[in-house]
Amino acid sequence: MLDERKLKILLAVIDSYIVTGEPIGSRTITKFYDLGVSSATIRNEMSDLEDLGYLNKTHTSSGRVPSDKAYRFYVDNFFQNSIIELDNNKKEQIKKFLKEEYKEIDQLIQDIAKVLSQLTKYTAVALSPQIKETKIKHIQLLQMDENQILVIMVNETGLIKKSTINLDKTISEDNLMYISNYLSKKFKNKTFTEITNEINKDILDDYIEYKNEIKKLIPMLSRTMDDYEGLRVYADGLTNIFEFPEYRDVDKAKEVISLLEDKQKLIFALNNTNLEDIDVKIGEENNNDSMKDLSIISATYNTEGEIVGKIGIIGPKRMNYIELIKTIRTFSESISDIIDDYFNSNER
Amino acid sequence: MLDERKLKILLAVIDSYIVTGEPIGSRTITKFYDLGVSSATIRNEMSDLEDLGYLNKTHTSSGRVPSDKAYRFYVDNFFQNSIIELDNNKKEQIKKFLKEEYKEIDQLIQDIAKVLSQLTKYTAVALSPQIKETKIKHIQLLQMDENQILVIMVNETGLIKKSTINLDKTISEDNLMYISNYLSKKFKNKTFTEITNEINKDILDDYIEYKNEIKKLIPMLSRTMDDYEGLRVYADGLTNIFEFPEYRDVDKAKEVISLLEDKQKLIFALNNTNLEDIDVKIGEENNNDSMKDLSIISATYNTEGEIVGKIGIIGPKRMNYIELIKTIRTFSESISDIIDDYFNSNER
DNA sequence: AATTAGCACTCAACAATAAAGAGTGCTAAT
DNA sequence: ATTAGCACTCTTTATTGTTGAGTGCTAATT
Repeated sequence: MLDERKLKILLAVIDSYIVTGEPIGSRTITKFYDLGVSSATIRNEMSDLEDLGYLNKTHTSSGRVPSDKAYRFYVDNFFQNSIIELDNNKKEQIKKFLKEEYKEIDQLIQDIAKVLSQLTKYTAVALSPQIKETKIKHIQLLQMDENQILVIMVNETGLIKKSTINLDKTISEDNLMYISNYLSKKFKNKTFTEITNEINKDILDDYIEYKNEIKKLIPMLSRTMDDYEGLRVYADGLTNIFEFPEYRDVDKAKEVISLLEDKQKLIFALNNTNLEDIDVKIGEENNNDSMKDLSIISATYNTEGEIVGKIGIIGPKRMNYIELIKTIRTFSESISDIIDDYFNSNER
Repeated sequence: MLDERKLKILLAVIDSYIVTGEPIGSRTITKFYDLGVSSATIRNEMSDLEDLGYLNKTHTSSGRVPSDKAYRFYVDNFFQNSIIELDNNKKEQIKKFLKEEYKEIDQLIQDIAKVLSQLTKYTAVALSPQIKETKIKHIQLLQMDENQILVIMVNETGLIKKSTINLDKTISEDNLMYISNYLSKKFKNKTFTEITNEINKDILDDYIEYKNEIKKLIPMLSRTMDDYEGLRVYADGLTNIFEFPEYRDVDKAKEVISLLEDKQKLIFALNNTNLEDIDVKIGEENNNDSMKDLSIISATYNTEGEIVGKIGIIGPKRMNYIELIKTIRTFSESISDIIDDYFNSNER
């Protein structure tokens, strides 16, 4: 598609723009990248690359700047090259950044965002585990009102999810305890997806007394798991955005900060990504006008193979994608380990 | 201390500086404030006020700017005038901003910060209720490891507090359940301060079997309640700071944002205040270098008369203190009501 | 004795202008 | 096909001057 020379020029522009943030011209390329042709030739090639949609100008006589399409091309073609060289040393380093022990997994997630932002010098976000995919540890029902009960669910990682449920019938406290114990025993070590699948054929057979109540309860519990309210998102290193010259402008910075304050948007941006290991969204690809000048590199982290949450790096589009992809990959592997440790120390 | 003319001039400077943010000179005062004397006289008076520490200059030939001392004077002397005119209409308005129902009180607290920031156009912070002062609803102990248990405490507002506790002795799951039930029954509807006070004389008499285990447990539970980990602080309206001309400078804005990102510092700043209804900390009074150009107006909110949390407004020192004190007072009254409602709908 | 007019001086903020530098696109020569 | 050369564009930076709001001091006025 692109001949070798065009490719080299495109890479030179991207490479240079990523580090300097300044538009790059033909003469600069001849000076710093050994292409063996004159600036005039490069000028012509760059003009072609602009026509092809890979480069843009900031004003009529300015140098060129990579377009979203250029970054996409870059990431797609050099993604493979960033072979996973999981550096055990680096893992140890990351672990050292985190505390010895966490009482609450949310605290851990929050620190993960902090460490990731410190490590990358970008703004980092971390999405809490999606409880639906982790195993239930305990279920507790508490009488709050005549026909209102508080459901508390604890999962394997110690994350607590609760919700208030309204019933049209009063259940006595003793009976509630009974149901509570039954559900706890029944659902222990199952994920919520498993529960919703098994529920019909299973419970209805072996349990009689509060069959109807429980039958009503299940979809409500499921809905509770489903909604976003339990999803917490933590952003850290907001101020890193100020380090980029393009965000030395207060109004631009303001826009980014207000995006990062909008939890709903953040959650959406992260959940919008593919369920691949690593996902990169460049500028317009974010389907969100306030993110059109930003890129987000996200990764999933898992416990015991199950997908539980996401982490991401947000910054200007001129990111060092290759390097950051490597970093976030190593990082997500590390924290998957750490969460596994957390999980194991609490479970076994 | 200050004669009437000096007072009038001081007030004029403060008044003007609060709205414009610009240093104010003698001629401007003669023009907009009817003092009946010439600018030269005012010039002399201002020079005196500067010597007395109430005014400052930004450069040798600039107008004057109020000092921290001036603001302190202003707040102390006109604090009384801001009589509580609790406007029921306003209360209703505030309620309308919030959702109909909250599943989690933390969600409510978060929204409170948001609404307060929208209402005032300043950055607002809200500190979650301090569980120590609210009544326990339920205690649950869960086996996590051979000698590690997860304690979950639910208070009257539905707030959940949990912590992992290490024991040197293994307690069987059944026995744990037993203790769990005992503690739950025993502590229901008591505040944690009450519990720690009663514990020695009470439990040790009427309970035999796990006396030692429970004895060990109590201080740990108490410490859990005590520490800051359970304290969540939410900041909202970060971008409001950008609206003030003095924070159009990226480096200054950066400083504020990084302060607001530092939960520990925020919690400290809020807990640092007196337990009065309303507390105002001006500039240096914050005992925190990164807050020396900021003021914070904070208020406590309560449920059923018990102090449970704090809210605050953070902004440049040239705040409209009087107006904002009124607002935050009304606001904290309103949310106290709302939290009472929340509490009642969950409890009775 | 307190007040004020008058004046020299200071400083920040703005606007205008110029000069430098990096770049483009086009044409004609290689 | 490539490149040298050139006119032109646009941003950035420095320089300079101007304006306006301010101060502090002194001498005159009330």
